[in-house]
Amino acid sequence: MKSRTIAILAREGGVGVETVRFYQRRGLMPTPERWSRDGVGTGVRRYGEEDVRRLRFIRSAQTAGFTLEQIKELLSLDAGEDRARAHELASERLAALDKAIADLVEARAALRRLAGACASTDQGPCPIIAAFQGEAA
Amino acid sequence: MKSRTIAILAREGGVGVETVRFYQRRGLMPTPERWSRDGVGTGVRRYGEEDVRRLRFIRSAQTAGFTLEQIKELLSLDAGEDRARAHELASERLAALDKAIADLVEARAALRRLAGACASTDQGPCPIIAAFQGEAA
DNA sequence: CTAGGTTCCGTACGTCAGTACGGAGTCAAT
DNA sequence: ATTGACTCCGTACTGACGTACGGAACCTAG
Repeated sequence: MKSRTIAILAREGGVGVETVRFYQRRGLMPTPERWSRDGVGTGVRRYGEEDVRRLRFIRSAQTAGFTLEQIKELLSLDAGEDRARAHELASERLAALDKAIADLVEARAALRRLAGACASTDQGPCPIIAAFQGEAA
Repeated sequence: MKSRTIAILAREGGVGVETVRFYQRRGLMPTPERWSRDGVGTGVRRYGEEDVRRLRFIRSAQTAGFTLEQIKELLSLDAGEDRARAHELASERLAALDKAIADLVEARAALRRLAGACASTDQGPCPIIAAFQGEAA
């Protein structure tokens, strides 16, 4: 079951070892007991599928713009009964996400203007600032 | 022409006074000479339309995901002859932007699953982590 | 059984983008 | 002329998210 060392967990989760530790300190990832099958020494902490899923969830939730603090709350809510709170967090973020996407789409348009205006073939000055005017929030 | 004090410039640019100063230190905004019409005292720095445009450009470029360092370069390129470099910066960012938008759209889908699964009306546990599995990069 | 790579842990440092502070100077209105 | 707001400037602090360091313990292969 729990066969992975922290390095393997980290690799499967797409982060560095230090990042996993950082998440543990922040209470986002559990710190399993040390364990050695032959009972000799203190052993090393081992991680399972569950931990990989948790780690991946953290990365995804980050992409969705949640802060580590919010992700911590989401994790504490997972499998809990407080559907209202979960729903609230999700909708809040959803609204922010829609705004963020809209902003990025607008930025992309400005950037296309810029790339077009400054096509490397032409000569003369390239009005970079101007390419962005007319979309400034 | 240059009639604005730093507070007015900041307000028109949608940032705080300290932020303008911060941009000046970073070389993103010019630091005009102090100036007093009656020649008495050292006067105060004044800003014009140009500065407002510049400030707004910085905000827009930030939305497009450029770092302040890159924005500084863009500003130095503006009205310059190096179209190739300008085009390069723009296309690079454009690619990153497309990826970022795609990621956010995916995150939105996951978030909608979450919001749907955890509609506040139902009872029972709300599988938050599960709502995100299947889209983790 | 020893050499090397890992793990563990605490603490320190790094980056990005500001934000706050404090004291002196300056400006505009009363 | 004084008050009160604003400006200037340097330096320090913040917050979010890690990344690095260093020494001791541990585990595995040869």
